[in-house]
Amino acid sequence: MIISELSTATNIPISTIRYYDKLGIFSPTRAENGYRIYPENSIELLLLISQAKKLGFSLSEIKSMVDLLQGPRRSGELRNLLEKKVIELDEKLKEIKKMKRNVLKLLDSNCPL
Amino acid sequence: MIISELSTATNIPISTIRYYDKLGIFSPTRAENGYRIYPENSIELLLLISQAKKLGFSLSEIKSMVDLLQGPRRSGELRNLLEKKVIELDEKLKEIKKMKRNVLKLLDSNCPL
DNA sequence: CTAAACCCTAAACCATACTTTAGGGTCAAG
DNA sequence: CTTGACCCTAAAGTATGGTTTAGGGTTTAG
Repeated sequence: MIISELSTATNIPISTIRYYDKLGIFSPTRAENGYRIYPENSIELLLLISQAKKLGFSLSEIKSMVDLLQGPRRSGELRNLLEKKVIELDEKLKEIKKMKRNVLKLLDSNCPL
Repeated sequence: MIISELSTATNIPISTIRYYDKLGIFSPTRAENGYRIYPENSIELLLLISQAKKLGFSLSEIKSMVDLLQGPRRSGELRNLLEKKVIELDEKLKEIKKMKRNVLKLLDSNCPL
């Protein structure tokens, strides 16, 4: 699979895919002419990366995850990474609900900021 | 209140406070010598901004909220803004839980990416 | 009255996450 | 065998959210 095919399959721009390669997040093998050659499962991996990004993981966090997924199996660490993110988001959610209550209280009172 | 006092009270750097002023997010009055003069409730407002940032609001979203809080009372819009954010975060949370399940399944299978 | 400690602005600089541009090779069709 | 579509790299540019720097007034304490 060459880069344009991966891009079409995932709907992620070629420039972004090259950028991830440059960052070492996910680097394909190369053909003799220097073209990037991706295995089929790159589609899944790239979509996973894209999903993780939407969820607020930074590219360096994502790099850690991908390394854990691709390197020697140390599923414990990956599990921990995900657990931590879930907890973090849960807290964020509670916070925003609290904030919402505060702002509404502020609105309902007659002395706004 | 001058800028250093506000900064100390909120633990937010002077440079950041000036930056928010520049963006028009929250602009104080000025003394004759040009110094920024903040009313007491700026502390609350600045902390609210800081909290909103942590929760993932962009500065332009925050500007909208502050404008709604300070301008003529249109609490409906603010309420909507907050509702939307709560829903958004809720969806994010569900997404990350789904992603977690997917990754764990991937880990437990013997064919990783 | 002077020196330290603040205030101000404009502009440059930093990180993150990309996109765009410039310049150049490769490949497949006609 | 040339032309158009695609590949490559390096570097510059974009947006967001700040921080740092440079150069210059102000204020306050001794």
